[in-house]
Amino acid sequence: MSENAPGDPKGRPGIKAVAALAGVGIASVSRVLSGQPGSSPQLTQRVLDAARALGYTPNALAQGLRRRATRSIGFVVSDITNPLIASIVGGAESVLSVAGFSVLLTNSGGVPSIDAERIEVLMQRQVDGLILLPALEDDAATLAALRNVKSPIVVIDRSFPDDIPAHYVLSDHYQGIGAAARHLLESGHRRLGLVVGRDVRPTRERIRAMQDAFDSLGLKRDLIVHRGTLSPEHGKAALEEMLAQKRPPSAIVLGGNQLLEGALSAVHRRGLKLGVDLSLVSCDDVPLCRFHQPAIATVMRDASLLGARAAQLLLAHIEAPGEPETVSLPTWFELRESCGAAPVTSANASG
Amino acid sequence: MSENAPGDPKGRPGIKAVAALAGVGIASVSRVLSGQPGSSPQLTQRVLDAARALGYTPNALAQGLRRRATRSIGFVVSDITNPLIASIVGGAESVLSVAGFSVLLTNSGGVPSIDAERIEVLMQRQVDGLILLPALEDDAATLAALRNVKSPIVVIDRSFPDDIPAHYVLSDHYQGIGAAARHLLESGHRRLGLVVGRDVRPTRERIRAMQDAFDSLGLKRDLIVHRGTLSPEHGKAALEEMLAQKRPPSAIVLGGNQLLEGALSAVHRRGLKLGVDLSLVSCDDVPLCRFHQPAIATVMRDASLLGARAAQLLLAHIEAPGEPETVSLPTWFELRESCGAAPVTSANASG
DNA sequence: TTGAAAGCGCTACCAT
DNA sequence: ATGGTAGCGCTTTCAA
Repeated sequence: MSENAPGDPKGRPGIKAVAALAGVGIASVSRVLSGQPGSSPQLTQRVLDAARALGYTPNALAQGLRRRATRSIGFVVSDITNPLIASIVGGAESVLSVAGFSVLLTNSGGVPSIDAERIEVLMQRQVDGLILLPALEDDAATLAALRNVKSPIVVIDRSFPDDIPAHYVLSDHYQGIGAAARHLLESGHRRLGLVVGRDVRPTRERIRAMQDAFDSLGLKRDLIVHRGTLSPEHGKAALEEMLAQKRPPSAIVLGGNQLLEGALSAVHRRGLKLGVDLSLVSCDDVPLCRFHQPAIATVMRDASLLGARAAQLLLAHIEAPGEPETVSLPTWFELRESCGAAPVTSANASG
Repeated sequence: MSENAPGDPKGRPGIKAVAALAGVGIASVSRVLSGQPGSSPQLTQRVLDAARALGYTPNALAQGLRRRATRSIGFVVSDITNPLIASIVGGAESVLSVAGFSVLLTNSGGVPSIDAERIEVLMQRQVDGLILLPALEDDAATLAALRNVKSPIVVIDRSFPDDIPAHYVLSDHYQGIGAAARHLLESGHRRLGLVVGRDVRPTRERIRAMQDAFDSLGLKRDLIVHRGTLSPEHGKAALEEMLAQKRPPSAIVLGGNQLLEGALSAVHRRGLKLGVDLSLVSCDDVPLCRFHQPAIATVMRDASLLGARAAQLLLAHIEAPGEPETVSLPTWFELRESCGAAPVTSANASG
């Protein structure tokens, strides 16, 4: 007489319905469908048939509650609209979904307080791990939220204080920017500009790489660093300001793909010819870099891989928690026509 | 003696712990924290204090199981890497998160079988609704999966058979493409090219708009349609092929932002001057459109709004299920230098 | 106003 | 090999 078993909210059959139809115990249904051994072929078949007949699908909420694991992860990004970040998310998602994990995506829009709040929400939802790509590294609320997280955390391209037990997947910006800077110096440029965003790891690495490039070639450090946000507006303002100086840099490196649009506005407005009047290097290859004329030299990296490795690292530590790990991924300089020899001006006069 | 109450997997306190600390019943804790009326100020205070002291956070899994609602939605996209789609997701996410909903994002990579599978997964996870932006409109497995969905579904820029009870948020491609086509015809072009992707609603609307443009100006329809995928490769192939014809079109419209890169390759390879030798219109404004020289005329739309409206529509129908609804959002033509008068050739000879 | 208890759908333990 | 049952953390009657 137990032929009723509504199941889910929306009227989907539950495990009881399957058990009833198959004429077996509910525990057996669970065992069979979870692929656990120790069921006779007959029983297995009956369960499978009943499940198929009913279109039964386990309720992941109940499973998660019971198993204390949801096979879901939280992904916190500052701006999904940034093509670089979208690619990172894409790379991670494909690894995770293949592993049977779902991704809870949240976009903080670069507002730190939102980061913190979203981390709380994700923990309430019992995600098994977290991947973070936040705007800042030192937001107190975010760090506090992170300290309460008991699950593995993987941070991409950012660096948190040591007391945050996170794993890292970092781009080796030093390498690519260093190569770019050395190329510029070897082309005769003596005064370089660098436009960067907030004070996060990539910014620090880029500055260091630029400075070291001067050192490594035995040149006097002559670097103008313009800090701001990684927005087109900042790109434009930074270039306007640098180029308006009495002794403007003859080559400029942009530390973020969103800066390029603004930078190009400024360049066009002034009627400068890239590769001739000014050499320009951008970061992170976007279509605009390749199809601009002249093409924009770029410090490249594989964004999708960044996400994929982050996902792998996270999965590994969800499986078997372990010591903090750091993965470093390469960046490299791709020379294009936007870089040319330094114009012979006072700033680049042989000294 | 019931001072133990482990709570969560990762040792987070549960509702029992709060009840114990506050010296009240577990039901009261639930009532207070859910903001339900009918608790004395004292009790309320004690519960709040205890919850704060313990850093208590409700387990969303248990809540969802009990309430039969998760305040989460599933978002299925074909390619998160496409900046247009990323913006749509961003627009939706911000509306949803403000409403307290989380987003389960899955990326099918354009493989229909994956769409179907992911929809199943999302339903297992008991999402309260679905937003879809699939590659195809007629994949049998996807449609079958959708028919089993009991929650509201919002489809963006696609059109499913009537038996799928979905709501729609559609871009009015007809309008923008029509304006572009009329502009081209009025500039003297008589033979137009159109590059489109698979047979989905935007593709059909674009073709129809182009054809109608000829009609509305009393001109003979002279349109070459090139179908393929919305990839850069297809963009290049399509242009190569069209331009190699004995009587090539003097103006070409690209029905997707990813086509542009390939199209530009072809144009550059042939040494054509856009706006002079060939007029070109693209769809969906990306930085490349604006910063290419000459700038590429574009049929624009507000991607973020598309996502936001989809989210609003979904939330409305989660709150109060209702009749199928369709929202239409505008597109418009932005003229830029890539469009010029038709060259005087046999193809455009006055007739 | 408050709390005990049932039960959401499932897994895992423990009998049988 | 199989199934009954406890219980995951919570909400929601229902009684007190």
